[in-house]
Parts: sequence; C-alpha cells; structure tokens
Amino acid sequence: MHRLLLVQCRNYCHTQAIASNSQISQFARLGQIQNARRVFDEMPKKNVTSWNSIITGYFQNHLPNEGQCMFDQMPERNIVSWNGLISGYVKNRMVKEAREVFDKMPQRNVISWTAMVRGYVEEGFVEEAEALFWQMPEKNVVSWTVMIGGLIQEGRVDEARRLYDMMPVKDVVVRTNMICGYCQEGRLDEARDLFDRMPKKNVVSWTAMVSGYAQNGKLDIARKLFEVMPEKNEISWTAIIISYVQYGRFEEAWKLFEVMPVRTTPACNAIILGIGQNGEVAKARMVFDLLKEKDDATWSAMIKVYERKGYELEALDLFHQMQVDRFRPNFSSLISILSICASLASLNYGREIHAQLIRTECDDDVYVSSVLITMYIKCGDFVKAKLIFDRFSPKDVVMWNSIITGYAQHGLGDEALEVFREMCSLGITPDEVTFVGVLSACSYTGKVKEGQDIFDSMNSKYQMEPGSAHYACMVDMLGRAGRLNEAMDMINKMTAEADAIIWGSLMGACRMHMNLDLAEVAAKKLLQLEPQNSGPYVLLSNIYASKGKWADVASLRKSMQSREVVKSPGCSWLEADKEVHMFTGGESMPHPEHESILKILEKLSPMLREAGYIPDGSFALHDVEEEEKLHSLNYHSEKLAVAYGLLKLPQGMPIRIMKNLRVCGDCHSAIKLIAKVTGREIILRDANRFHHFKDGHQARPLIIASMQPSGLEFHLLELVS
DNA sequence: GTAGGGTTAG
Repeated sequence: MHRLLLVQCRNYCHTQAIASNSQISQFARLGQIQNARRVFDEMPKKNVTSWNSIITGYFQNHLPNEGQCMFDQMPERNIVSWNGLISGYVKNRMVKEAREVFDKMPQRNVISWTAMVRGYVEEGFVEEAEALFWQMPEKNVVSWTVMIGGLIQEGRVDEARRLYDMMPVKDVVVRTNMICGYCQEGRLDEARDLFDRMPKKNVVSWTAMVSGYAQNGKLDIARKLFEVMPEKNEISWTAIIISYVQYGRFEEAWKLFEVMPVRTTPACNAIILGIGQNGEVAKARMVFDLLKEKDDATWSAMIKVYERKGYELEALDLFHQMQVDRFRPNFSSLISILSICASLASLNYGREIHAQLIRTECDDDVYVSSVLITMYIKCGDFVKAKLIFDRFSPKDVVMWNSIITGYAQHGLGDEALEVFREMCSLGITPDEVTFVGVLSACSYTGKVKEGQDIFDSMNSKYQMEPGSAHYACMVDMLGRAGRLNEAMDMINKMTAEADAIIWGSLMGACRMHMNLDLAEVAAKKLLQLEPQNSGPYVLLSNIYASKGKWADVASLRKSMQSREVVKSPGCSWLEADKEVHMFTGGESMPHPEHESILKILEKLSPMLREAGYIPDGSFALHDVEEEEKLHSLNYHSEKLAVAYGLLKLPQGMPIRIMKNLRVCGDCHSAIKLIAKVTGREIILRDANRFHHFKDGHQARPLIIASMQPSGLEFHLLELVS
C-alpha cells in the first residue's frame, strides 16, 4: 500500500514538472521571460529539462548572458543543455561563442554539428559551414538541408542541386528548399519540375511555388496555382497579395485582401503601401488603424504614403505618434521624414533627423546620403549638401542626380552643368533623371544651345529615347527664350502624345510672351487633359476677355462651375519674431497687421513704377475690371509676405518666403524690383524651385545658412489644427 | 506539444 502511494506520488510530481516545464517554454516563446522565470523559481523540484527550458527561454528573449549564467549554475547537464547553448548563441548571432561551446562540450551528436553548421550559414560563413559539414561523423536529412540552404543563400544553386542529388533520403522540407532556391534564381521550370515530382506536397511547398511565380512576375500562373492549392495559410495569402502590390496591381491585391480569412501584419503593410500610393490615402489609414499588431514596417508604410501623397503634416504627426507608441524611428521612416523636411524647407528639423541617423549609424548609406543631400539643398544649405556629396564614395547615379537637380532648382545652371560633366568624365552613365535635372538647369538659366546639344546627345550618345519630362524641359527652355514656334515644333516632333506638363509649359511661355494664338491652342489641350486644373480656364477667360468675347467667357465660367473646378488658394509664409506668419491672397483671412502691410505696399508702389514696374494683369485670376484686377494683384500672398518681411525683419537680414504654389509672373517681376529699391535680399521658394533676388536681379544664390528658421513644423501644425 | 537542428510572406 505504501509502495503504491509512493509510486503515485512520484508520477504526480513527474506530471507536475512536465506541466511546469511546458509553461516555462510557452511563456518564453511569448516573450514573457519574467513569467517563465517565476514558474521556474516556484517549482519545488526542478529537473534538467526545467533548466534547459529556462536557458533556451533566455536565449530566445535575447538575454544570452542570463542564459549562460543559468547554464553555469546547473546541477547537472545533458547533451540537450549543451546543444541548447550552441543554438542559443547562434540565435543571438554570436557564432564565435557558439563555436567555443561546440569545441568544449564533452560529447557531440548530429544535432550539435548541425546547429554549428547552421550558425556559420546564418552569418554567411559558408566556407566554414562546408568544412564542418564534410567533417561530420554522421549526417541526416536535416544536416543536408542546412548545408543546401547555405549554398542557396549564396546563389550557388547548381552546387546545392549536386548535394541534393547526393542525399540518400529526401523529404518534403529539403525538396521545398530546393524549389525555393530555383525560384530565387528565376529558374521556374526547374522549380516546377521538382514540385511536380514531389511524392508529397504540403502547404509550404505550394506556397513556395506560388510565391516563386509571383515574385518573378508570373502573377497569373501564381494566381491559378493559388486557386487550386488544397490548403492555404496566412503566408500563402500574404505572399500573393504582396506580389500584386509589388507589380502595381493594387485592385487585385485589395480584392484578395478583403477576403483573406486572417489578416497578417505583412499583408496589411503591403496593402497600406499599395493602395496608399495608388491614391487611396484614407483607405490606407483605415487599414492602418484597424491593424492591432503594428510593426516597424506598418508605421513606416503609412508615413511613406503620407509623404508621397503630400500630406506632410500627417506624416510628421504619425512619426511623432510612432515614438509615443514606443517604436524607435527606423531607417525607412527617417528617410520619409527627411523628404518631408526637404519639402517644408525645415532645416533645423532636418538637421535633427540627420543627427539621429548618425547616432543610429544609418548615415553611411548611399540612399540616405542622397536624401540628405536633397534635404540640405532644398533647405538652402549648399555647403552641407556638397560636403556629404564630396565625402561619399563610391557615388551612384542617384546621388549625382540629387546634386544636379538641386543646383538646377536653385537656378545654378553652371554648377549643374559642371557636376554633370564631372560625372560623365568619371564614366558614370547618366539616366533619365539626370537629363531632367540638366535640361531644367539649362532652361532656368537660358542656356538654350547647351540644352539642345545635351538633348540631342541623349539619343546619339546614350541611345536613350527622350521621355515626356525631357520634352517638357525643352518646350520650357525654348518657350522662355521666346522661341515659341520652335517649342511647338518640338511638341509636334514627339512620337508619344504630349502630356499636361508639356502643354502647361507651352501655355506658360505663351502667356509670358503674350502669344495669344498659341496660348489658346495650349490651354484648350490642357483643358482636355486636366479638366480639374483651373489654370487654362483662367487664361482662356483672360484671352477671351481681352478680345471682348464675353459669350465665350461666360460659357467657360459655366463649365468651370459644372466641373467644380476650384483654384487652390495661394498661401505664403515667413518667419518673423520667432513665429511663422501665414498669408493668403484676398481678404478672407487677413493678417492681424494687414493695414500696416497695405501701407508698405502703397509706399512701395511709386518707387516700383519709377524703377520700371508695369503691373501685369494677365496674371490675375479674375476677369474683373482692369483697375480692380491690378488692385487684387497687390493681394497676392507672396507680395503680402514680402511686405511683412520688410516691416519686421531688420535691414541686412534676407527675407525668406515659402509659397505653396508657383510664384505668379507679376509677383516675380515686382519682387525683383522690391529687392532692388530696398536693397534687400529676398529668397522665395515656390512649389517648383527657388528664386533668389538681389539688387534687382534674379541673383545667383549665396550660401544660405537656413532657408527656414527653427520650429517651422510645429508652427505649421498649430496653424493647421 | 516538457528541453536541442531544416522549408513558404516581410
């Protein structure tokens, strides 16, 4: 009787220990190492498995020191304990420590060897892995699989196949691995052959084959296979959705996303990026909000969408929120935020992000450096931009493009051409973007001859077919120079249809040179291509009004109303007295000091006229009486901002203004003269580029320390909210 | 499902 009780008691204790050990592992897997430890501590009788479980738990939770410490304290060890230590170090990317354990352990089995081979494979030390693999006293299907995986990882698929053929016994895992290897190299037929000959397929092998087709652009085959696979899991769904997004097939991606049974984080991340970049920003945000388990990529996907779609403030807000939710700013979110600093010309915030990149050692990267260069240039700090550019080596074409485009945007045509020539002399082949940069530099600075030569060289020297952006530059260049007929010839010469940007360039040039006939042609084309763009309506209406064709004016008005075309309100801002002041055209939202601003403009008026200023009503957007039209010109936001700068900023300090739209032609000539008669330097950044005014010229920019004083982003947030 | 080695998405 006693004996029976004792046995029962032992069984009970044994069962209890199993339950507790299992709990330890479960907690550890969930990342709750403290709970795991509590269960461990509370066990009345721990066995070697309890110790092994808690040690593995520490390594899983990236606490290798604690794991080693527990190992050192163990009352007894078995081979599982030693193997656990090896794989623990491997998981923590400490292959050297793993090897020390491997060399020190009293006995090894096939698992010890395989774990060690795996350790080398993970670190990319495939030579070491191979050496060890061939020394193994015995191999099993797992060991072969690990080695084959290492070779595949290195792109050595044929060698992997040789090993695969040598294996005495193959199972579904190694077959799937080999299939993936072929898929990664785009060798789909060989993958498919293995797949078809598999004696037993599982969901993983199906998914591997589906994703193999999908990743190689064979989406329709992938989809067919996906439809017929006997069982799907979240990974299968995610794989095909991500591929649809990657190949720009957002509709199909969304349709599948809607019906997938379990939505995973990677699928949501891809969908946010896909539909967001496709313009459905609100829907993307909905997916973002509904996703409970966000990861780094979720946040950066949404931030990127906001950045790409021009929602700067929302992006900054989310970037802030991301950190409130304890996500460290990651590489891709920092890049998005840098682009936003560039578009807001917020140098100080940009510098902060730069510092953050340096701290996290993410700055030594060709991609980051290019974005940094763009940021510094758009914020007006050429010196810093050039410094980063000069220091980085080797530069890729994107980095060259960053600096060339940057110079172009500041009207520094000579510098842009110089860098372009340097690039070519170093043997870097320019791409489409390079030519857009160089041609626009030529256009802004009136270098028609150089521009034409470079345009011609695209085809003759680089075998590159000019695209619509290049034609737009040429039309702009010829148009600015007043060679409107040549610009029109350029358009007619195009093989493809001219787009809205090209006709817009022609229209702008016609307006500049008062060629009403061609302007009408361009505006009518533009009307068809962009019915929501208010520009051509206004211009046509002005043309008709100037000819007294009032019936045409009225019908334009009508179609504008029926299509609900609205002119997006112009808005300029500048910093004075440590505050950002915003100006809108018209009188709907006057600045508190509106009266004083008007007085300044009134005072300036005779001085400007004397300096040769003729108000140009053709830029005004209403077909009102001429007198009134000229009056409303004075209300353009950029002029108000300049006047306010004159009022508030001390003499000698440059007046820096930003505008959300392109500066109007009248304001351009007026501000040029304001700079002259007041002796002030004025830097205006509009939606398109920078304008530097000094001594009555569109000046060459000096080095500008800061385009925008501190705190802009937060002021903007306040202004909007 | 008590502890140690391998496959599919990112």
